[in-house]
Amino acid sequence: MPTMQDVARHAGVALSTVSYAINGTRPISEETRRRIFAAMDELGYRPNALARGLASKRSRIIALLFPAVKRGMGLTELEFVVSAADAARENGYHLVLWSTEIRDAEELQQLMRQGLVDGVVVMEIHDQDERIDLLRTTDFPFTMIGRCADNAGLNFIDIDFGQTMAIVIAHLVGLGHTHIGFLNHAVDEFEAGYGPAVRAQNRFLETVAANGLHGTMRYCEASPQAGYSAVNELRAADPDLTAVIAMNDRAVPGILRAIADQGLSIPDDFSVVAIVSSARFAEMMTPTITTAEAPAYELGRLGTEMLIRQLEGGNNDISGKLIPCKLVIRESSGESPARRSELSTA
Amino acid sequence: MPTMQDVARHAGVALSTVSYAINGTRPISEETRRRIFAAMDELGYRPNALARGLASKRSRIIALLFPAVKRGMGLTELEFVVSAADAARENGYHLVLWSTEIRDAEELQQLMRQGLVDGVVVMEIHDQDERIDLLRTTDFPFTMIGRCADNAGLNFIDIDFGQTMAIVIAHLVGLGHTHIGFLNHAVDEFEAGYGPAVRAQNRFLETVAANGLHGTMRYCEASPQAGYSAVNELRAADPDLTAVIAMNDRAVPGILRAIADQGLSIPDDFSVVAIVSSARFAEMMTPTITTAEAPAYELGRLGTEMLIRQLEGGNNDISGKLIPCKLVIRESSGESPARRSELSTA
DNA sequence: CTGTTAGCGCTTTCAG
DNA sequence: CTGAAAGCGCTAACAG
Repeated sequence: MPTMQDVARHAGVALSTVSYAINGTRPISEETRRRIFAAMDELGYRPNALARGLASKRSRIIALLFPAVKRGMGLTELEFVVSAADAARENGYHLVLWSTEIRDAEELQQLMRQGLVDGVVVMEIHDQDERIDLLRTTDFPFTMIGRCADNAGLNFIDIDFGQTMAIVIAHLVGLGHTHIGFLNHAVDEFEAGYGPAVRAQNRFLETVAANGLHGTMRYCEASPQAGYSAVNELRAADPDLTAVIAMNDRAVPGILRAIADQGLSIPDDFSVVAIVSSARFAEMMTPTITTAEAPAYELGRLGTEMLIRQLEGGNNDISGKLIPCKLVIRESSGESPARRSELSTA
Repeated sequence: MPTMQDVARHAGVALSTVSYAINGTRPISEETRRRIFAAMDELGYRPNALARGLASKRSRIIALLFPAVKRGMGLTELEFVVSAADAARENGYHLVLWSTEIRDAEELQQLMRQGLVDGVVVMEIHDQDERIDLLRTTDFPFTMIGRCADNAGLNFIDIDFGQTMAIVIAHLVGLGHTHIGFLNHAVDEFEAGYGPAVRAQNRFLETVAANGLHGTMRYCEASPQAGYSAVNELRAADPDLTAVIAMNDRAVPGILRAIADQGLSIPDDFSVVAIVSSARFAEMMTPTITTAEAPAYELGRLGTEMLIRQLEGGNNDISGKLIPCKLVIRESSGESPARRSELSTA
């Protein structure tokens, strides 16, 4: 492996001149510049990342805190990772994957002290999150995909769960549904202050009340079996239910099955909408599912770019950005039975 | 951030002694050792990864080459990543995600020259793979999840596609099926020498011939639509077809739909088995799918551990390990119609 | 516009 | 068993 010294000799200049040429840290005459770059690719030279990082105190490496959640990783999470990695690389950064127990601030402490990474992108934030508290007090650069209860002075990007819920309810109301169910994440997620569970629920209850609708809610584990029984409970609690909103993809197959087992058909008798979902998932189901799709790609990318911008110093304005999911209407949502019979009688 | 020098002063020893104590590179008296470690955690000291890497020429960072394949990432790929990251961390390594165009040896070249990573784990290998050729000639440490045409002297771990295919066919034959279809990956994947496509196909054709079965094969893009039309083509080509083996999860929903649209029911009239699939996926379908499940967790973990072992020098024996998928029988496979009518006449 | 040089924090000979 | 000191390859003052 050639070193900067080799390049310098080859180009007949001082080592530091090569450094300046590479980093553009100070003006270099066109002529020298040319010679240096010629020497560089003649030797196949690439600056040594470790040495550069050590000397400059900036490794150009960031970490994605990738928690091993019980809920399980899905396609959406995969997209976070991929888009974060892409964004990092496009900006000349490396992305290390740091998988941890979600509440483990200790692990994070280690990572920070190693001096390996310039900053971290944190996923799966809880309302009260030790990791964030730690980062905050340590003054270590970070951005969040998600947010806590108090985000003052923090950079984050998140799904606008409220807006998403509002859009979905509006869609259903537009179809004539007035008795709507909501299957939230599991109860322990909710109690642990997991943001999506908390915020979607609040907005569901608010919106339902504001519109004089009949809303029923249940918590639901991330499995088809749980979805199956939860939707049955929902229907038992409100026999007039004609639509359900599901927060977790993994419960959806169970929901569909339960509905079918009752001899009902989708969407004629019953509508199903999945929120914070993905097209890939939606199109796997029969019928295909109307979904509010998570802007996973944007979240991963923006979270990463936000961090990098912060590291590069320039832009230091704190910002919290919320992006709603995009509603994509497919086969699983349709007019309510009441509306349909009105029309046919008319 | 305290440095090693700080620790040394604090413990009243020389800097180098601290280094030796940490790395266990040479014997240290119990007493000094104790003082050093006391000083370390009093100061909250963690060795600087960059400095250590620069001095020792071993960064303890490895990269996972994570290609942006057209076929799209799925749950199986996600599991590779997660299990690789876990394995790396458990062994004191960092894992950087390096997403590249699959055939781009140039990108890889850059990565290697940067001196950031000690080795790489390569995924999505093709029979002829530039990246592998490059790594090979450069003598850069690597392991493969997958394999090429010629793996002499290479460390790899892969799915045993042949064995997997054999197991699945045996399952179907055991159920009385004699006309079996196979939906492979897309034709361009096959032509590009994508291992799974090549090996599964070979074994399918062999096994079918060896057992006097009627086998029909089609290539199929990774989408429900493609699955829908491909299975119809398959049935057109062999009207007696009673079972199909699918290589790509994403086509499966289309297959189910096509079968249903023909008024056939699964598994009574037709059996479907997905290979190199996952439980998560299988349980999302209705009916749940009989699958040969990819040992994704093991592959990611073993690929990583193999690399680390190689880096640590000790174990230098080359090994190629093949793991078959595990057959999990669910609702989508059952006795062939012929067998069923035999039984009922009997 | 270019050169010299002192570190960055650690590993690892080389000497005791 | 312990120290001293020479780098690892680069950045960034400090001097022209």
